[in-house]
Amino acid sequence: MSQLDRSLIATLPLFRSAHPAELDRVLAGARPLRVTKGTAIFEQEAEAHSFFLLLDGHIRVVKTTPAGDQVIVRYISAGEMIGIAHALGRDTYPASAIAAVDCVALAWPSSLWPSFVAQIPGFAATTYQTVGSRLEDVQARLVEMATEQVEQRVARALHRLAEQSGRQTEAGRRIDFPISRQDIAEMTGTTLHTVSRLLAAREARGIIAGGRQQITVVEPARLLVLAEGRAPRG
Amino acid sequence: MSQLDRSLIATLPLFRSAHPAELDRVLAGARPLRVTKGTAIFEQEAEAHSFFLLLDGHIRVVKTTPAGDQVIVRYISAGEMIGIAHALGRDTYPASAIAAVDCVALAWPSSLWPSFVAQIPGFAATTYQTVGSRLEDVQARLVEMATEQVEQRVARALHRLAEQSGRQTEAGRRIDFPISRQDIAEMTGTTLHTVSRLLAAREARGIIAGGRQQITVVEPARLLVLAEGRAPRG
DNA sequence: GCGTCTCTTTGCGCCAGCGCAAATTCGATC
DNA sequence: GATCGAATTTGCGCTGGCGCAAAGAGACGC
Repeated sequence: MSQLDRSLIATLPLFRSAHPAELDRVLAGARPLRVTKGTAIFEQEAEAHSFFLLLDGHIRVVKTTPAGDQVIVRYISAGEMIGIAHALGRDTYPASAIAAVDCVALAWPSSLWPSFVAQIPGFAATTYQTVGSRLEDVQARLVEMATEQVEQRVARALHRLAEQSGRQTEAGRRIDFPISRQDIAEMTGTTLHTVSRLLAAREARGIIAGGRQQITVVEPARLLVLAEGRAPRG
Repeated sequence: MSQLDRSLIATLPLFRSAHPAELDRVLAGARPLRVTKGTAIFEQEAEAHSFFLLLDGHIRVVKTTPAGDQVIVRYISAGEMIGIAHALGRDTYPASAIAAVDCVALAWPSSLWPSFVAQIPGFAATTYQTVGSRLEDVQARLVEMATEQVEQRVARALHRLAEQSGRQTEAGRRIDFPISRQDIAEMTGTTLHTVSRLLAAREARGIIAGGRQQITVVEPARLLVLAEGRAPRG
C-alpha cells in the first residue's frame, strides 16, 4: 500500500477520527488487492471470510437467481466498504461483487471486524449510517419497481448513476465506468431491447448522449419530468 | 407495563444478556403505548424522535409515493424493534408504521439509543443482525420484482407471510392478522384485481383457503412449485 | 331485521413491454 | 485494414396484467 493510499484512507469518514497509531495498526493487517475488470472480489453464497475497502475503481454488486437472471443491486465507488455481510450476522455473501473496471482494494479477515469497532471511534456509527442509507436506497428502489413504469425506472437509474458516479465533462455528466444497455436492464428489471429503445428516444431529445458502454447525462433536470403527477393505481 | 411484559422482554435476543438492573433502568425510561388498529405509530417523513419495541400485535410498514401509491415494505411482529431510523443516521422515518391490529408497544426517545448500546451487551450486535436481515430481505424482494411474474411474487408473499406470521390451524397455516387483497397487491406491486384472480385460482386447486381479510395456506409446498426452472430472460 | 359500507369477484378491452430475429455498428486483434 | 466478436439498434407479433365497470357478499351499526 502506498503513502498515497494511506493519506486517502485517513480522510474517509470511516477512519477520520482514528488515531494515526491505530490507523497504522489497522492498515498493517490489510491485504492489498488488485482486481482486473470483470473479475469477482467475492462470489454470492461464498463464506463471508473478508470485508473490503475499495480504494480505486467501481464495483458492481450482482445477485443471481436460481433461474439464472441477474440483478444489479448497486454500484460501489472508491472509499466505500464492501462485503460487510459477516458484520451484519450473515455467514455468506448475499451477492457477488464484480469489478466494473480495474480496481484496487484492501481486504481484512471478517474476524478483525470487532477490533475495528472497538479501536476506531465512530467506526460503528459510520457503518450504521452506511447500512442505513443502503437499506433506504434499496427500499426506495423496491417502491419504484412496484409502482413505476419501465421508462421512469430507467430514467431514475441514469439520474442516480450520474449523480453518484458521474464525472463532469463539457457535454454533461458522464458515467465514470463502462456500462452496457444490459447492465441498465439488470438494474431496472427490464430487457436490453427496451433500454435501447428508451435511450434512443432520450438521445433524440438531447437529454442524454449515448455511446458504446457509456452514457452522458446532458440535462439531468429533464430526465425525471415524467415521473411526477400521475394518478395512483388501484 | 406489566410484569408479564417485563419477563417477555427479558427473553428477547435483544435484551437476553442484559443484567436485570440494567434492564429495569432501561424499561423505566420507556413510554408504554397502546395503538388501535389502523392508527399510525409514526408517519413517513416525520422527525425520527423515538424508537419502539412491539410487545403485541402486528404492524404494517408502508411507503407512500408522491403520486399516492402505497407499498408495504414489511410486517413487524411482536418482539421486534421498529423506528430505529435515527440509529441508522436518518433524521426522519422513511416509512409509516400502521397497526394492522390493536397493538401494544414501548417507546423510547431516540436520544437514549447510545445508552442502550453502551449498557446492554450484545444490543448493538443484535441490532446489526436485524438490520442485516432486513436489508437482505428487501434485496431479495427487489430481485423478485425485477425478475419474476406477478403470480410468483404473490405466491412468495403468501409463503413468507404464512412462515413469519402464520398460526397453525387444522386447515393449514393462517395469517395471523387481517390482510386484504389490496394489501397483498401493495406488497407485490400489482392490483387487487389481479391478486383476487390469482388467489381464486389457487383456492380452486386447494392450495390456499381465502376469506374476507384473511388467508390460510393449506399446502405451502405447492405454492412455489412454479417459481423454479424457468429460462432466464435477456 | 334492514340498510350501508367495505371487500371481493368477475368480465372485457387494451397496451406496455417482452420474446424472437436480423441487421448494423463499433472496438479490438492480428 | 481485414476479420471477428460483442454491443447496440430496430422491426414485428403476442400476451400478461392493468384499467374500467359492475355485480356479489360479508360485516357492522342502528
